[in-house]
Amino acid sequence: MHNYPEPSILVAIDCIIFGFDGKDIKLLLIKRNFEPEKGKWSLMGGFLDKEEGLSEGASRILYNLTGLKDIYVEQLETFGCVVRDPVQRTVSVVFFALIQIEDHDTEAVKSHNASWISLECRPRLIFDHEEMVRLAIEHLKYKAALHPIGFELLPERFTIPQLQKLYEAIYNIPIDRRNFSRKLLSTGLLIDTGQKNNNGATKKATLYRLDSIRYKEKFHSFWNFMPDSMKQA
Amino acid sequence: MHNYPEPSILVAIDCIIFGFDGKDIKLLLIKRNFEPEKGKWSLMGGFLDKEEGLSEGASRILYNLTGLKDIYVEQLETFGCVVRDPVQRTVSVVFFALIQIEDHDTEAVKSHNASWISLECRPRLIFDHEEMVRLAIEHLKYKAALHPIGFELLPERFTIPQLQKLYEAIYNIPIDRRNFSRKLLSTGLLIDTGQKNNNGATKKATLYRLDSIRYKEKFHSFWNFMPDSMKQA
DNA sequence: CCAAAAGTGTTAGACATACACCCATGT
DNA sequence: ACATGGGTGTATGTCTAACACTTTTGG
Repeated sequence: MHNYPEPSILVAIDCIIFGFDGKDIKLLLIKRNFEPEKGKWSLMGGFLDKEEGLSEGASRILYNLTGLKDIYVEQLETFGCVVRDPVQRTVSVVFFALIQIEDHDTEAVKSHNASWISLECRPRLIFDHEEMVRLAIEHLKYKAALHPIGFELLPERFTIPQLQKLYEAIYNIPIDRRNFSRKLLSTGLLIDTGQKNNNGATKKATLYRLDSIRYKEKFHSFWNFMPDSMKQA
Repeated sequence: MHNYPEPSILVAIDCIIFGFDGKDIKLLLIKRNFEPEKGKWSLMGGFLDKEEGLSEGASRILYNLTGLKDIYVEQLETFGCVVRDPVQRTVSVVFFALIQIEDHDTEAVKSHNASWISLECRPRLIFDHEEMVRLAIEHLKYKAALHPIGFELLPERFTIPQLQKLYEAIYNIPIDRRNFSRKLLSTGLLIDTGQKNNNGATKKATLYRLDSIRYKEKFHSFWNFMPDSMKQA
């Protein structure tokens, strides 16, 4: 009973990669040019290497696809239904990544046949990847309400209206500009860079950057950017 | 690259089981009477069966040890360090369970050489089980602040002071009786059973039970039982 | 009758919301 | 000049924290 059995189950990693283009939350998905399920859409994934840990594996896969290191990655959940992969019993550890969409290596993405797809128009995904994505979206909503992870989706220097648009995209609700701004500045996490952005068609907005030290200290403090009306959902 | 490799990694399950005895939060741990690490303390675990999913596996292991079904179980995180098990590369999916300590099957627990150990006096655990427990405690604190999972650790009928002692044990802080009681009753989740408890040495407290229907509906609403002073930590 | 624990009430302050208003910029 | 979007101010109501007081029970 307590002996070690022969390994018979594969261990895989799948990555859910969120980005924000200033308007919509997008997912980095691949159109598979390999078997199984060739031609269909799926998350980026791979099998766990014998000589790597789970987070190393996730970093490797994310690096291969995006060319990025040091991005925000969290382990989300492990999926292990007996029938989830019809070819071979596989347990998949799902990771959740947030990246700044401008920074990614477009060549690497192209070579993997991947594209940024907005959440609403995403195609049907293979296996249980659809369920993984649903869980990740829930997690994003849940976590962004309490922790300042929203910053991970924006460039280093960003404006408050940008951040607001991000939160509006996550929760799909309008947020009051003035209250949002005040709530945000009161955290003391934003540093005024003194610069203004120039892409806006009207008044230039102040560019802030994150106070990384305080950000790490305060990460576990419970924020609440959701209006109370959403708390019921 | 995209071929299926030979399985070479084992998939295991470990369970962190919390209980509450009215005073302290306790963990159900086993003193191993089998190899490896015979004689040392560890979490209850086992290998994933070829024909079961992850949550089925966790339920099986929990049932074997406690004789209980339908208990509160959540998948916590998967541990996959290359060196975590010295005998054989093993990835372990850790589950988090809350049980009513009075309900468990004492025979089954004894036969597995298991005991309820309070968090403070727990022995050193094997492998990375120590880290798993630390994560689970964090998760308990985090989750209990927002969701009413505290109820899962109490008997079906319980008093508000009991629940308060539970929260005080989780966060290791004193809580104001009056504010706690009002906050709790205002949720509408408690049903007055009309009964009073009799074990108290002084005034008898009202026994409540959970409104299960509302409980399920409201589960995802964000509660906050932690006083604001704790929000910084 | 007293001690100890349960239950109820009250008040001041903090916070969030919902607004109105002013400022800067490109056309 | 004016439309568009960014930034600041303020009042109102709700919620919380910090209190005092009463009630019930066992010894």
